[in-house]
Amino acid sequence: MKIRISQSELDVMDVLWAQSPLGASEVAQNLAQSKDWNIRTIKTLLARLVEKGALSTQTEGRRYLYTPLISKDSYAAGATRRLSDRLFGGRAAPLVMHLAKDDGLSDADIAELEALLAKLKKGS
Amino acid sequence: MKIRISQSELDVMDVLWAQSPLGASEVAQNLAQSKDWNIRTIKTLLARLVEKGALSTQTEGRRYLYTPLISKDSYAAGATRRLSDRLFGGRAAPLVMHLAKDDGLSDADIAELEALLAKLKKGS
DNA sequence: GTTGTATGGCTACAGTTGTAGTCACTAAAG
DNA sequence: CTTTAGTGACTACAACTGTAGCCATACAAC
Repeated sequence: MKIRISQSELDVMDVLWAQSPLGASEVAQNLAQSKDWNIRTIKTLLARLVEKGALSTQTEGRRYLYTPLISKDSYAAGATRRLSDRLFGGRAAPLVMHLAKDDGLSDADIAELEALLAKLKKGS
Repeated sequence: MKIRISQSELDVMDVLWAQSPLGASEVAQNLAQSKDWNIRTIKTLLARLVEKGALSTQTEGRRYLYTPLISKDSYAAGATRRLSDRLFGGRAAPLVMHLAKDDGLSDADIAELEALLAKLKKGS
């Protein structure tokens, strides 16, 4: 039941996570800003995502409107957990440590995380 | 200059990150516990990793000994950063939030993270 | 009514990945 | 010396990815 979404497919999902349902050409318009993809390419990606069960379609006249079947949130949760398990044995601290390096964490980020931790402690 | 390491290749890297240099059959022995792979498969993966520049080889008699050219740490840092950028716009907090869900963070993790944050604040 | 033009369906083709098989060579075991 | 077992080199082959092209159809514009 695990859906594997490739890099390019993820770019397409992003558009639909931001707004949906959309037709193929609207997705293409949204992607035109960031990607230099032929409309054919986008249609192929959409078709593959439908095939994989990541998108649902509804007919609108002679075309399809696409809607995500999985939320960005749940996808992100899965991806994060996989990374954490795979590389850090499921420990969060080393992962955050890596983010912290290279100036990855701003003061605002740190404050946000502290607030988050405080809430987690209270909750448990 | 970016090296792309696939899932299976990463399993091989893991063995060599734990101990190196090793010959192909030693790597295979280490993997036998977790994976049911033919020695051929492992040799193919090793060869691909060498080709990609992720491993270096030294000759020992009639065989190769393999050593990682990139550290687990630096690979993990890159992977973490890519995930964070790709899915969370580079923000650490939502990422940690996902880890926190599903009981992903133990009290010990939380304490560890708090200590880490304290250090980060002092450092800056 | 004929001609664009946009749409989904099917096809393509090279590169990557997962998972080996075959070959020739050589050190080791008899 | 001959057989065996392990090694790297090369080859295989299907699924998945990136990136499209071709085709028939059907509405839209003349």
